[in-house]
Order: sequence, then structure tokens, then C-alpha cells
Amino acid sequence: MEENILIESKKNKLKKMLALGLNPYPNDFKPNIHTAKIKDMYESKSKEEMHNPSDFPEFSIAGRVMGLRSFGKSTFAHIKDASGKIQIFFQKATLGEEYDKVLELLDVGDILGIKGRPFKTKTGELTLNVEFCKFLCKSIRPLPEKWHGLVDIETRYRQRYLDFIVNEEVKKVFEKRIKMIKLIRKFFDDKGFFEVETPMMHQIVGGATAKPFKTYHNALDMELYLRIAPELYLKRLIVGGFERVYEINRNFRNEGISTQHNPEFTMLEFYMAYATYEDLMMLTEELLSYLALELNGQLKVEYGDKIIDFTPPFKRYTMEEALKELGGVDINDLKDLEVCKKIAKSLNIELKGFEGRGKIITEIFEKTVEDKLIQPTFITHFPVEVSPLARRNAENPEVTDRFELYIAGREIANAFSELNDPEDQKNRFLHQLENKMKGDEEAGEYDYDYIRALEYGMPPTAGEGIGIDRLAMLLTNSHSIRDVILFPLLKPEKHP
RNA sequence: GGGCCAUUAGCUCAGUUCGGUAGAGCAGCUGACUCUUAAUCAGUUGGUCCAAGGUUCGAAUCCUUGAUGGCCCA
Repeated sequence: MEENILIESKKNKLKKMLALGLNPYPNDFKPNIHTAKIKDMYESKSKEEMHNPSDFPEFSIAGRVMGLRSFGKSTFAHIKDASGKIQIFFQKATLGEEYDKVLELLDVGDILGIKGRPFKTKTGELTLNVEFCKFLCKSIRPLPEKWHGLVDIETRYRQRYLDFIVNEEVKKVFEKRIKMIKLIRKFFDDKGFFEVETPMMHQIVGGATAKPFKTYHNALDMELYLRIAPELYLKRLIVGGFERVYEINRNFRNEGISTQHNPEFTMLEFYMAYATYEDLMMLTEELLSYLALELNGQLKVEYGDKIIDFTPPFKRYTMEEALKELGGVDINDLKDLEVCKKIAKSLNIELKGFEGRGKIITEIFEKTVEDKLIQPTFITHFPVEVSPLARRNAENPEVTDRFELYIAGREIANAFSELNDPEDQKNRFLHQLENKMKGDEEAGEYDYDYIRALEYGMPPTAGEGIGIDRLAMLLTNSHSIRDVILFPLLKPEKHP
């Protein structure tokens, strides 16, 4: 295969290095400071004070060369490390013969170790005057163009490392996501929750309604599923006496990919004994307003052309109220299954035959109301049929003590007071099995051990799940889930 | 699953209307240059035009199928 001319040019420099006895990939240089720290130290000094490098100490830095401006006997470049960038200045007067050798071998993209003293240039930019320079890694592929950077979305996702090298703002999104997750941990740790890890490989599909990924354990000759939710294990811990637990980890759902869906995604689930779904609404308001304030400095957060206001309390509607007030659907019509089916049909909702009234009402809600819920809004009183693990409402046993939180037209959180009546839970599982027989691929399975656990007794508990990726999207003003996932799933690329 | 759009040099993009020698900038290479920062100046290399078929004297361009990606809808 013919080598690209740019790669060939860089490989030629690599060969020259080898011919000169230089190791292109050594690991014996230790930087002693980050570039941002040097900038902090000398930011306030004037360029007159910093005219002469020999007045200042020598620093060792390491990073990637990000620009090369050569003038014959002197050359400027920038070095980029994890903290940022700093300009460096090579001078023949300082480096002697070493100057010509380095400049002959150096390309943008190479990783260098530099020792040098700081000064300020005519334009006032803090710069290190290079006194020693060592190649730490020779790059043999050209970087994308310096001005436009890397724009092609497919390449940005496939080669995220390149995206990070040339598109600085991308790193900020992920730094914010990481900070958000740290804050969430702090929030729950401070309230006495234990962070736990429960199995990712399940023998029984449960805890949510979704199609699972299947896998296989050879030694045990056993089919396993990647978990669609950790719920049933976390509640086993509540049975065991933990009282407050949370888990931040991956769930896997074998469904379509879109700007809102990645097959593996990160979920926060937490469970709190002796609490109700109403307590969790307050806790959720507290958590989200805390995150918005800590991450963006204010409770009003820009999201596209909208301003999302995280100031508590959030709006609350029962599902019926929301259908009536926002969806324009008459709740009296929804009391009859056949009328529900007609309304669903008029809204182009596809029914497979196993759906009962509760399921259809929920579908009508999603179709007519969901995208109108821009500001944070709790929707409560979900039908029992779509809430197989939630406690029934004391006044109306057809609905559950459950809420979903919607922001920017998307489901962000789902929570309920937990069903701890083993007999009721058993019947709900059996109903799920019936639906599975009727063709509901998302229906859960009967979990014998979970029922057994409930029979020992689970304290009254409330639990909630929050989609971390979607929350990160909101707080980083990102409009595709792929922009907040480091390596989103893509179809395989063709290699030449 | 359906509709629309995109795919041309390493990168960012023209060229497709109306078929007629494959283009620019950056990057690379050669040369000049000791305060630039998209350095500048002169010269220059580089192409499976996403893939496979078809129409045509002739296809990056028109047609068909497919691949990948994006947006919208379900």
C-alpha cells in the first residue's frame, strides 16, 4: 500500500532520529510542573520585569507541540499538556547546534520534554525560553488543520482522542460531566448513603422494561443478560438493612440509537428506607438545583434556545392533570378501554394487542404531553400497569405513588415508593409474564429470589433512577448523548 | 422502520445546476527569515472524487443498488 506523503515525511524524520542514535520513544523525562501553574505564577508580572529569562528559575514541562512558527534562527511553538498550553521559544543563540538538529526532526504533534526559563515576549505572552529539549514521542500521523480543527462528526466520535487533541471545548464538556458525577457522590455520601456495586450480569431480566443484551457463561453453561437496571439488587440491600444505598453505573438496553439513546448508558439509582416518592421529589429538587449552581454558577441554565430554571419547587402534575391541561385529552374518555384505543389510533400510536388501559394512557401521555414539559416538571400517579415495582396509591389503587421528572421534553428521572407487599409483587410479575406471552418483548421476568426477599420484609422505601448522560447533556448544553459519552457506539468502520 | 441531506488530498472545503484535462487554503517538501501566534514571502509534491453496477464517444457530476454518518419522523 502506498504510504500517505505526510506520514512518509514524518517516518523519514523518525528514521533520521534512529540514525542519530536518538530513541523516539523514551520514558526517562519527568516534568515538574504543569503549564497552567507557570502561567498562574507569572501572570501578574509585566513584560519589562520579565524581559530576561536568566532572572527566573528553570522549569521542566512535557506535552504535545501544537503550532510551529519558524524564523530561521528562532522558532516559536506551543506545548499543550493536561492543564493547558504555554508558548516555548527555541533560539539558536541558546541551543547552538542542538537547534538545527531539533528543528529538522520536529513536527507539530510530537510530544516533547522541555526545560526552560520563563520570560514575556514583545506582545506580552508568557513564554519558556528552551534550554533543553527532548523528544518523548515521535508522532507519525498529521493532525487536522490548525484553524478549522476537526469538524467531521463521525471522525470526532470514532477518533475521540483526536477530537480532544484539537478541539479544546470538547474536553470542557467531559470535565463538567466528571465534576457533576463527583458532586452527586458528595451529595449522597453527605446524606449517609452507601455507594455500592451490584451485578452487571443478570440471570433474570428485571428492574425496568427494556430489551436486554444476551451473553453466555461457558463454564456454567448458562445464558446471562447485561443488566437493564440495578433496581432489584439495590432493594435486596434494603431488605438486608442498608437503609440508604446508591449506585452510579452502566445499564445496557438492546434498543435503537439516537441523539437520546446509547445502548450502554450511565444511571444513578438510589434507595432510601422510610421515605416516600414525595420525599424524593424534594430530594431531587435539592440535588438538581445544587448541581446547576455548582456547575454553572446559577439556577438558570441555558439549553439551546431555552433557559431551564432549576429553582425549587418544580411544577407538579398528576398524569391525568397533565393529559387534560397540556395534552388536551379529556380524562373522562380515558376511563373506557375502547375509547382509549380509539384515541391512541387517532394519534398514530401502534398497539400490539397486549396493552391495557394504563399502558395506552401512558403512551397517549408520551405522545401529547412529554415534549411540552420544558421546565423541570414532576408527573405523578402513573398507572399500575406500567409500574410493576411501585407501590399502589392509597386513595386510588389503579395508580402508583410514582413520579417521572421531565426537563426539556425528556424523561430525566423516574422514582416511586417501592412495592413491598410480596403477594402484590408476585401478581405483578405474573402479569408481566402474561404480557410476555402476548408479545411484549420488554416485559420483565418472574424473579423468585426477589419475592423471597420481600417475604422476609423490606422496610417502606422510596427509590429513584436518574439518567446521568441526559442530565450531563442539560448541564453542558449538549444536544446529542454522543457529545457526553467518551466513546459512543458506532457501526464498525471499514479499514483499508 | 420511513423521509431528507452529506461523503472529493492528512484536515477544512469549492467543483454537481447544464456530463468535456481534479481545484483552493492549511498541513508536507525546497529556499529566505531571531518576538511570532491562522507568522510572512517564493517555489513545489500530494487524488480508489464512499463502493459496485448502469447510461454515454466521454461520469466527481445523470440513473440504480449498497455502505457510513447527520437531521427529522415513527
